[in-house]
Amino acid sequence: MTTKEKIMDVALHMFSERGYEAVSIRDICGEVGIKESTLYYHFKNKKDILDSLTAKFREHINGLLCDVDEILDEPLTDAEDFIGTKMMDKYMVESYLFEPFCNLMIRLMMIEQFHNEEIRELYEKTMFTDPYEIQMGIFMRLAKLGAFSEEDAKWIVRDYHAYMNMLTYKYLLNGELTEERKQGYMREVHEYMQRVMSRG
Amino acid sequence: MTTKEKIMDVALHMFSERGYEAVSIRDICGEVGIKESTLYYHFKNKKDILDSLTAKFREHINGLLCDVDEILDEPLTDAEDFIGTKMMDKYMVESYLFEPFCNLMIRLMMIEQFHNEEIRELYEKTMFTDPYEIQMGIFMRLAKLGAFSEEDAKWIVRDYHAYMNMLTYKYLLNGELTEERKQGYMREVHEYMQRVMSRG
Amino acid sequence: MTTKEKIMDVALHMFSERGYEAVSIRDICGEVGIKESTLYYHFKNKKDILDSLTAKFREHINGLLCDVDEILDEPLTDAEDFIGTKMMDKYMVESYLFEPFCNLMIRLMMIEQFHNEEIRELYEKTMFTDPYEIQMGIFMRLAKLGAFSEEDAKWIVRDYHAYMNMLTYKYLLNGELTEERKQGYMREVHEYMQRVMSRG
Amino acid sequence: MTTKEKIMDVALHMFSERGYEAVSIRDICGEVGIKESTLYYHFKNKKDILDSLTAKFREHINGLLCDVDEILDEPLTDAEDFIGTKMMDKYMVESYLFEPFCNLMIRLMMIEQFHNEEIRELYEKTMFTDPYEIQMGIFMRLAKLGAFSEEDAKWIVRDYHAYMNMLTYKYLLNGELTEERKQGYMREVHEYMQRVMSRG
DNA sequence: TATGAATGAGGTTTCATTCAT
DNA sequence: CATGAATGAAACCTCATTCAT
Repeated sequence: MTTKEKIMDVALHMFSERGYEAVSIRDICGEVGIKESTLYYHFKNKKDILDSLTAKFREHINGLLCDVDEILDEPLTDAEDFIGTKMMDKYMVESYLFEPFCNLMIRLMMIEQFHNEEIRELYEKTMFTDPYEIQMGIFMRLAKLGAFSEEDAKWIVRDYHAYMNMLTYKYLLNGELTEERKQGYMREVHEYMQRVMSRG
Repeated sequence: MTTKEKIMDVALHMFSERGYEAVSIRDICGEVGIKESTLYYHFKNKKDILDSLTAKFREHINGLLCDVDEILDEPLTDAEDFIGTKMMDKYMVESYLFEPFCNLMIRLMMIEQFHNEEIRELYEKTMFTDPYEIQMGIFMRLAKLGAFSEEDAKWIVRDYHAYMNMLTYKYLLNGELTEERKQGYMREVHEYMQRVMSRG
Repeated sequence: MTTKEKIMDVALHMFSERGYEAVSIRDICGEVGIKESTLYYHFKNKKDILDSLTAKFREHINGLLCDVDEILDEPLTDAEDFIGTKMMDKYMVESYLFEPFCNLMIRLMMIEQFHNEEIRELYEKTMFTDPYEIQMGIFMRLAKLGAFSEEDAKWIVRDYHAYMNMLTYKYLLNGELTEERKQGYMREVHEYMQRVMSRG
Repeated sequence: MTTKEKIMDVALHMFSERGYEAVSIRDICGEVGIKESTLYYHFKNKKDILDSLTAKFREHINGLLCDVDEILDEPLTDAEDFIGTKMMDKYMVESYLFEPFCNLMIRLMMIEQFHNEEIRELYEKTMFTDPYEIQMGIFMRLAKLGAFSEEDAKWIVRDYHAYMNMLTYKYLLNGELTEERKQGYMREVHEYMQRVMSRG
């Protein structure tokens, strides 16, 4: 890991725990093992660290969204439910909520949304708007296969979305992200899905 | 309004917008129209302002909880749904989520939960634990009247709880709390209730 | 005790322990049980408390000096040593070093001599110049009775003076002034006197 | 002189005149010619300046004590009095009481002993305990050569010690340390030594 | 007598940042 | 790449004091 990467890594860990303001350049440099002046060789200023992190996050997210869009454009099959599960597990969970960098970024955004308009927007996009759209895409495909009416799908998505947020907050954005908590999250997610599917 | 009250009022508004750390004693005093040293006549230190606010909030909350407990202990009637609606509207909404002081305190706690353990606890209690218990109490009464099974009630409460949080966050904890947004919130709440009731 | 006296009493105790600067008006008033503004009814300002204490001390000292001067003017008798001992015990010890008010004032002066020119002078006068003169008076009387030459007397006084200071500092100006420490002081003083008298 | 040394130098001069509390960071920086924030690059906080001074003083003292111990372990000679005089002049006087850094440190300790327990201990050690032991070592050597009984030596040391303290305080710890005052001190010290020796 | 409320001056400290080396 | 040294701005807080009531 280069010094620049080390700085970003340390900063992300600290920002996501204490918030941007509460972390000082001193804190970061102390942990990285460099002098404060050295940091300014790698970054223009404190804000630049945050910007670099969000830029990296945006790239990561964009990659995921491309993949997801491709899949959602595939023709319908009978194994549609498989696609939905795969999507959720692979993209929403494995590569996003569970993925270390993204998980910390979400925590960081959750804290900083109140201090920073740009971050608030990114947070709303990546935690509400985008997931909502994707989930809507999936449930619409299921509706087209006759699992439920398209009208019902809208409500199902809203309920689903609200419930997922609750679980995410409960299991994934507090304390350390252990295997145990990940499994707890997965269990509750699947439990919910079964309820939804059996209800339709 | 006494000077002390004015300080608390201004501080609450600022804290709930920018967060505790980001607001300086200077900021508060500038807005109140006093010198910084004067503030220290009324409060021991900056933390003391926050503590006074949370103390006042706790008192307010305790008053509400007492009222609610009394109502939940009343004998069952056929107009039970009325009680549930009354509770929600009067205590959860009118005297809590819509009530200016509480609304700002919730925003403040939402921000500060990440920087302050005591506030995190208060936030979890007043936004999750307490409401969950109250809602459970109401739905259990409805279950006893035959609206649905007690087993179903548990899931209904969880769904309900998750959905309410989403609505609360969407309408009541962002930007200014206008009449328009309040009405939007109420509309969606009642819409949801109808869905739930018709589903059972 | 009037409020004014209480203030002086509390201030003296605090000043003599922590020094004038280190004691705040708040500290004093907190201990006395009045508000800061009340203190300014009794004293012009902080300095005025100190001045009142030194004024009171000066009066006390002047009373003692008058008594001592009278005795030193009495005609010589054969029981001269008795006079010396009486003087020392009664005036220097009982009414001065051991006397609670004076003892605290000495401690106060010992600390404040470095911050306050007026106090430095008072300290030098009451702890060095005056005692030296009195002791010289006594030893001269003894010399006149033939105990030792007047030339020797001068050295004896200087040695005596230096030794007494050491004992005073060791026993009377540190920690609490207990009966035990007073007795320790007296023992060493008399031990020294015997040595001096037997040497001559 | 580096900036850090300059700070320590200025701080020592000010502390030894006015006392630690009465000197502000602003005062020091003003005299050194730097901004307050610069001082915090070199020292953790105000206390850290004091600690650095005492640390430096301790080192200096330890060096002296080692030298003195070595000399006191040398075999007795007939020119013993020479050793005693040399010791006193070289170590106690030249390298300690007259030495500019130590002289100021002693003044500083004399003032701060009343506000700071650690300094009180250091003061007692370096102005009472240590000198007393050294003087005892010297006089015991003289006693072994037959100058006086070992029993007498004890009293002689005590008298000597008390007298030296008086002279030190009178000549060396007040006002500026001029050549004149140093000579006055030396004169009185030697005068006293002659008296002691002639008496034995 | 006593108090509540206010204030100006000043204290220590932290912070992000700059710049020559 | 990295550092040592410096800095301006701003933070929180304490203190002695004043004055109307």
